[in-house]
Amino acid sequence: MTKITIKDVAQRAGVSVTSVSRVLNNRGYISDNLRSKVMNTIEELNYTPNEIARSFYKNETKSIALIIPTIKNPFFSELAFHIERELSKDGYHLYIGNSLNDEVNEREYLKMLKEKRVDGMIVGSHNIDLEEYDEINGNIVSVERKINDKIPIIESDNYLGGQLATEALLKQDCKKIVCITGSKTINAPASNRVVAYSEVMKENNLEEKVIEIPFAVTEEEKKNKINEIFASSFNADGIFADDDILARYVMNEAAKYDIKIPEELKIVGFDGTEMLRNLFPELTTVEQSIEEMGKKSVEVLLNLINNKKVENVYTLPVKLNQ
Amino acid sequence: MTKITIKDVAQRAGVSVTSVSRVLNNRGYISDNLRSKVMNTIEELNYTPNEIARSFYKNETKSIALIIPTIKNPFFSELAFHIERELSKDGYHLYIGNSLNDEVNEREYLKMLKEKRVDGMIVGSHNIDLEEYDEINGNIVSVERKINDKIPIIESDNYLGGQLATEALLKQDCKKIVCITGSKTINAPASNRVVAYSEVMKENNLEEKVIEIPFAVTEEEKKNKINEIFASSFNADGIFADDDILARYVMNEAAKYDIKIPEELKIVGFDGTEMLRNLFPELTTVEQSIEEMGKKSVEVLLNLINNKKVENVYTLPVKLNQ
DNA sequence: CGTTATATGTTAACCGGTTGACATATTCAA
DNA sequence: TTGAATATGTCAACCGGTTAACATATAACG
Repeated sequence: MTKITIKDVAQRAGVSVTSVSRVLNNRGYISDNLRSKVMNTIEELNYTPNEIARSFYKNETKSIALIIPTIKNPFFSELAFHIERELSKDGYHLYIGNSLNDEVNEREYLKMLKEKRVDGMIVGSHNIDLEEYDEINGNIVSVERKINDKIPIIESDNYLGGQLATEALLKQDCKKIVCITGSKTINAPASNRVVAYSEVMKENNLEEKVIEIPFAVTEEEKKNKINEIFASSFNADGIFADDDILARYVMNEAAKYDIKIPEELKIVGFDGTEMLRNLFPELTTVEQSIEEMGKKSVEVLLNLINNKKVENVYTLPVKLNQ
Repeated sequence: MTKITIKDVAQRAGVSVTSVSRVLNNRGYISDNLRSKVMNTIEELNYTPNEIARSFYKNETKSIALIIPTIKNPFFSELAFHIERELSKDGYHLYIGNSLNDEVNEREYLKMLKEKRVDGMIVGSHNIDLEEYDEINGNIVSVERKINDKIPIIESDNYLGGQLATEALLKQDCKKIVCITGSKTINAPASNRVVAYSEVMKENNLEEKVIEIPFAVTEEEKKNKINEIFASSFNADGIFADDDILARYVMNEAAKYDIKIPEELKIVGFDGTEMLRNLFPELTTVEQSIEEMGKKSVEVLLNLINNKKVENVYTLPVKLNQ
């Protein structure tokens, strides 16, 4: 209960504080004898170095923060998983913040970057004015979000993904293909999925129909929006949803209109999270390598922290899963 | 880039360091004039207090750690979400650790509790010898895990859940009901779901069949285990899966045997995560109040931190969703 | 007018580990 | 035997806030 400090260890082991510190940090000359004496005492006293004191002096916390819209979404929870596992290999620990696409929250988390002195941040969400990021001089990498020229971005080959998805539908003789997408902001590389869709459709002289469903609206609203597709006279025979969850909603809503899948309606999703692949092995989807995205984010961030050169953009492969 | 400290602020504002500290902490007498002078200077210099220095002195980090098997699982990601959102209201930040049900990892995270001096920990996973927890004198609460008598536990009314699920199947005239469960360790309150199943089955003089599928095995193995149910001669007409994901796997495997759902096979799941409810509105499930579990965990943990009285066990309601 | 409340400053200790500078002693190799 | 390598100790500054103690000055109040 009473706090054991390095002094207590030194005293008890009959050595100097400096020696204990040297053992703990593996610096200078230490004999095996001294080392084991110190280690035994540490064990005996159940001493745990105060990492806060160390962080304070070293000005380094071995903590990273991850800001995402919500960990509830499987894409982000899997991304978070891989990031955490990867960071832990280097002794880093991970803070998680759910911005909920709310700028107040996001600003709050950025404040933390500075206050809690995290060594770096991985951002998969942005809603505050991008200029605010310009002022930040910490180490940041961004996942699937273009923030500014200084912050490296890890993204999937979204254009290729959109192309693969659309072509897969065409190959199955779809003519009336609807593309369901999140907000088409310029800063989200995901918008390239729609760009690809549009270009492929144009090449084939087919009518485009893009439905925008912002990530931040309620699930109920998403379902309603999708329902409207079938309530309309468009008569879709193919749907490219840029998220597997939306793809599943499409299946559910289509069922309400007794539309047979895949006979009357083909669906292609996006993301290919482990969760959704396990739940719906039958869903055709464009799979992002979430694990690679997580690992790459960590790699780049650690490079930034260690003052190594990094690229501006890292584009990772996607593949069609059917 | 150069670090701005409280001294710089004091100097620039032409006041004492103590005064700046008083403004920042709202202690003692401060005039509006002084306050605004300080605030303006802080703004001007873009000063951010070093929270590490403060934590160091105060011996309090405003950080909490959450240890779970894996954030990839929707139950845990939703739990984490609610815990984080709730903690943030009180200015706490959340570390997340994926133990993967591995004792090495779990021990690692516990070490962090001590080293990084987190103010508390929420544990939804345990694999290391329970005695190890006895040595820990930090603030810990446990979710759905009985650790020891000192650590408060937040759990669902698992027994009721098992009862509701089994009875729902009986009401649909099922006679051959299989119960699929995770490891039946005594320390997991979830095992009471199986206890309830058994008792209800006994009361109705029906044959029990319990299949154990440990949480930690691969998804492929889980699917295979489920497949075996249908490959066997048991002829199940009802399945109580103590996890909605398993319930979905049951549907997928049953489909391979052309078993019609719900005509030939009724299924009841467990958890009722937002994710699964949205993906399968048609799945009957026992819904845990994950949000309440998260909020209660935080409430109890903060009470521990603030030396308030807490109960040993908090049992939260469940409801059948069909 | 004296007392009290308000307002600010000065100073220094403290939180716990790290590190550089320097001293000293032993061991070992050339 | 002498210089280098090894081994350990002493001492004190430092990281950046917080806080208690004490001094001082002005404003407010009865």
